Amino acid sequence: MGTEERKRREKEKRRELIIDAAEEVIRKKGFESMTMDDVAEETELSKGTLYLYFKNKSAIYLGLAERGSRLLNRRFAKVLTIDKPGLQLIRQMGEEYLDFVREQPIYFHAFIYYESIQDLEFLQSDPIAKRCEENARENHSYITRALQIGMQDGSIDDSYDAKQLAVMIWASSRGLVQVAYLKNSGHHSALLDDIELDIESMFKSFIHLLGEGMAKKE
Amino acid sequence: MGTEERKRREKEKRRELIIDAAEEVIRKKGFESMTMDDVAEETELSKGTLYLYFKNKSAIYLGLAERGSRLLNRRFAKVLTIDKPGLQLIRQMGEEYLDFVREQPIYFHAFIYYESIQDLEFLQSDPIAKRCEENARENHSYITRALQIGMQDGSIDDSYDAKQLAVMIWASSRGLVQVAYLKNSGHHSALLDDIELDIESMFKSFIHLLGEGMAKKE
Amino acid sequence: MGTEERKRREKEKRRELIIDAAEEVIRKKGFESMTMDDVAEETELSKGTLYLYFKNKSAIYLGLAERGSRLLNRRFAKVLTIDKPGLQLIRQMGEEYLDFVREQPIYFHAFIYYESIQDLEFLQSDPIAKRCEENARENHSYITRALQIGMQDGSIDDSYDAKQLAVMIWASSRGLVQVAYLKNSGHHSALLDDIELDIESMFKSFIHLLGEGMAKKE
Amino acid sequence: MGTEERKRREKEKRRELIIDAAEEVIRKKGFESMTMDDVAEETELSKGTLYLYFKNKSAIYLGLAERGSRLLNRRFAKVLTIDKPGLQLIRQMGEEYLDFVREQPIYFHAFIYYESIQDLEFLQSDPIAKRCEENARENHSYITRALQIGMQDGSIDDSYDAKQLAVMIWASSRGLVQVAYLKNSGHHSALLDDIELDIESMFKSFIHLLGEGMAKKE
DNA sequence: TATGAATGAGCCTTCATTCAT
DNA sequence: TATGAATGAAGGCTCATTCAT
Repeated sequence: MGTEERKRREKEKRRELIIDAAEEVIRKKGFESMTMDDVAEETELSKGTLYLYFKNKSAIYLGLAERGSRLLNRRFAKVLTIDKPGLQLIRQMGEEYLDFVREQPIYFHAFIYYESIQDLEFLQSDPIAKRCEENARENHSYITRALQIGMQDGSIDDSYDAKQLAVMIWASSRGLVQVAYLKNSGHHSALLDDIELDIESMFKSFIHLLGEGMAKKE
Repeated sequence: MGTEERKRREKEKRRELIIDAAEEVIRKKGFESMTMDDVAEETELSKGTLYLYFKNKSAIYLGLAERGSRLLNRRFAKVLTIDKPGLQLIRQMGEEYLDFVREQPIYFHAFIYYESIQDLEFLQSDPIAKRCEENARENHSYITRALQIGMQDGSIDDSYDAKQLAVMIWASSRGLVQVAYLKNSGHHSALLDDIELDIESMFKSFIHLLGEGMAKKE
Repeated sequence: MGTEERKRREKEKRRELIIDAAEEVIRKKGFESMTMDDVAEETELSKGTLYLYFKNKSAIYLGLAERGSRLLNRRFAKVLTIDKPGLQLIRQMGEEYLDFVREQPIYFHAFIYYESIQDLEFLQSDPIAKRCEENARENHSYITRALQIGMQDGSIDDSYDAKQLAVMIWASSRGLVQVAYLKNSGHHSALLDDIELDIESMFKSFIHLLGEGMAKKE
Repeated sequence: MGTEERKRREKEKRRELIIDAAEEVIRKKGFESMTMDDVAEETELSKGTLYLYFKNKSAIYLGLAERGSRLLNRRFAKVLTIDKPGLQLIRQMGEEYLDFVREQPIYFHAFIYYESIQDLEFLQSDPIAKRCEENARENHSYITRALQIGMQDGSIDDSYDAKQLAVMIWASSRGLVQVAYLKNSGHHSALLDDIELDIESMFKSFIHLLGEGMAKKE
C-alpha cells in the first residue's frame, strides 16, 4: 500500500508548513527572537505538535538552512544549463548568489546558524543536517563544473585546481555578500558610504577581479 | 596631581581584566553560553561590580570586539613598516589576518557579534561601539595604504580604485577566514577534506589569485 | 460539548487559587514583600506556571483588588435589600465598609495599589483593570441608590446632588477607615490613645456627623 | 564655644539640602523610583556621604514627611491667627490642606509612606520619626483649637468632643484629598468626570456638609 | 497524532548598604 | 567628614522542552 508513503508525504508537507511559519515569524521578529510559541501561533498548531515534527528548535533553524541551500542549488543548476563560456557562468552564479541573499536574507542567516553548530555528533546523525551537508557538496560541485567548463573552453586558467578554486570563490563571495547583508542593516554604512561604493558595483568589480585572476594568460 | 588620571587608568585596567575573564570563559564554554555569573566568578568580582564597568552583557562583547580590532590593527600597522612591494604587503596582511583568527577565534566571533547589532542609536552613542567603528576605518585605511604603495611601485594595477579594492579584499578574505574558522570547529571538514585542501594553502592560493587579478598587466 | 467552557472555568479557578496563595503570602510577609517565588511556593506551582495565569506580578495585585472590590460590592448590595430609611442604609454601608477593611486589610492595601497605577494605557486595556473600574462604579452606584432612597423617604436632605454626595461619603469614609487600618498596624496609636478613641465609636460618631449634615432640615 | 553648635547647624543644613535633592528627584522620577544614586548625583555628594546624614533610604523619606508635616503645621498655625468664627477657621484649614496637597503632592506621598511603616521599635526610637509623631499631634491640636473656638463662639455644636471631632475631620479630609490626588494622576477620572464634579467644589461641598453636621442646632 | 498546561533552570539586572582609604 | 568601589542578595521574567490526556 502507498498509505505509508502518503503518510510520509503528509508529514513532509507539515514540516514545510512549519518552516513557512518560522520564516514568517523571523521576518517579523528577527532570527534570534523567534520562539516556539511564535511558531506555534503562526502555524495554528500547539507547541507540543511542533515537537512531533522537529526534535527541537535547532532543527527548525536547520530546516530553514536546508531549504535555503536547496533553493540556492536550484538557481546554480539552472545557470549550468546556459550555453556560455565557463567564466561567464561563474559570473552568473555570483549574481545569483547575491540576488538570493538580498531577496531572502533569512536563509543566509540560517546558513550562518548551521555553520555555527559545533555538535559534530549531531551533524553526522541528524538527517536534515546531513542533507545540508549534501546540499553544500552539490553547491560546490556546481561551481566546480562551471570552472571545468571554463578551463576547457579556455576562459579560465587551467593551472588551478578546479575544486580548490571553487571553494575559494564560494568562500570569498560569501564574505562579499555578508558585507552586502550588513550594509542592508545599516552597519559599516558610514565606511562604505565614504567610498561611494554600492554593493551591486562592488560585487561586479569583485567578480571582474576574480575573473582577471583566473583568466588564462597566454 | 594626576590622581584623577591614575584612577581613570585603574578603571581601564579593571575593564581589561574583566575582558580577559570573558575571553577565558568563552574559551571554556563558548561565546553565546557565557553568563554574567561566569564572568563574575572568573574575575573573582561580584556580579554587581561588573555592572560598574560595563553597562550590560552586550558591552562586554563589544569590549571584546574593540580589543580584537585594536590588536588586528596593530598587526596591520606593523606590516606597513616592512620595506617590500605593495602586493607583498597585501599578502602579508592576509597572512596576519588568517593567523589572528586562528590564534584568537574569539575576537572573530566578537566581530560577528558586533556586526549583528542592529540598534543604530546605540552604535552611534556608545563610546566603545564608536571605537569599534573607528578601528574598522583604521583597518580599512591600512589596506588602502598598502594598495596605494603597490600602485606606485607598479606591483598593483592602478586602474582600480584603491579604497574600493581594499573593501573587496577585506570582505573576501573575511569569507575565506570564516571558512578557516569553521574548519577549526570541525565543520564542513568532510567537504574540505575531500579536496585535500588545508586552509593554509587555500589562503595562499587565494591571495595569489587576487594578486593575479590586480597585478599590473602591461 | 461544554469542554471549552469547562476549561475556561478551570482556568478561572486556578487564578483564584493563585490569588488565595498571594493573600496568604501577604498575610505572612506583607504586601510589598511578596515575591513571585513566595507565591509559587505557596501554590505549589512552578514560577513559570504563574505567568500562564498572570501576565506579571502587578496583575496578581490587580487580581486582589478586583476580588476585594467584588466582595465589598456584594456586601453593599445586600445592604440595599434591607427595608429601612435611606439614612440607615448609609450608616449600615459605613459599618460594612469598616468591617470589611478590618477583616481583610489586604484588600484595602490592594485598592491603594490599584489606585497608585499610573499607566493609563494599561488601565484601559487590561481586562482585570477594567473590571476594577467597573466595580468602583458599581460601588458608587450602591451608595447613590441608598442616598436616593433617603431623599425620597425624607431622611436625607434632597438639596444635595446624590451622586456627588456619594463620592464625598465614599472618599471621607475611606479616610476614616484608613486611620482604622493604620491603628491596626500600631500607627498613630499614641495620638489616638490619648483621645481615648476607639475606631468603632469614632466611625459611629462620624456617620452621625455626616447624618446630621445631610439630614433634612425643615 | 559655639563651635559644636555651629557644627550641629551645618549638619542640619546638609540634611535639608539632601532632602531638597530627594524632592527634586521624586519630582522627576516618582516616589518609589528614587534611588540613592539619584540623590547622590543630585546633591553632588557621594553615596557614602548620604549615609552620614541619613541612616538609610527610609530615613530620607521620613525626612520628607517630617518637613511636610512641619510646613503643613505652619499653614494651620497661621489660620489660627485669623479673627473669625471657629467654623470658618475649620473651613480655612480645609482649604489650606487641599492647596498644600495639590501644590506639593510629594509630601502627601511621604505621609502615606510614613504611615505605612510597621516597625514600631523604629518609630519610637528614631528621632525624626518621633518628630513626625509630634508634628501630627501638633497638627491635631490646631484643629482641636479651632473647634474649641467654634464651640465657644457658638458656631460649632459643643456636644461633640473637640478632640474626637478633630480626628474625624482630619481623617475624612484626608480621604477627600486623596481622591483629589488620585484625580490629578488620572485615576477614577472616568467615574468622577461622569458626575461632573471638580475637586474644588466637591471639597467645598464636603466642608459645608461637615459644617452642617457640627453646626449648633438651637 | 495532537494538545497545551506545567515545568524550572537560568538569565540579566538593580540597588541599598558597607568599608577601606 | 567624605569618598566611591565593591558587594551580593534578591527579584522578575523567559522559554525550550516534557508529558499526561
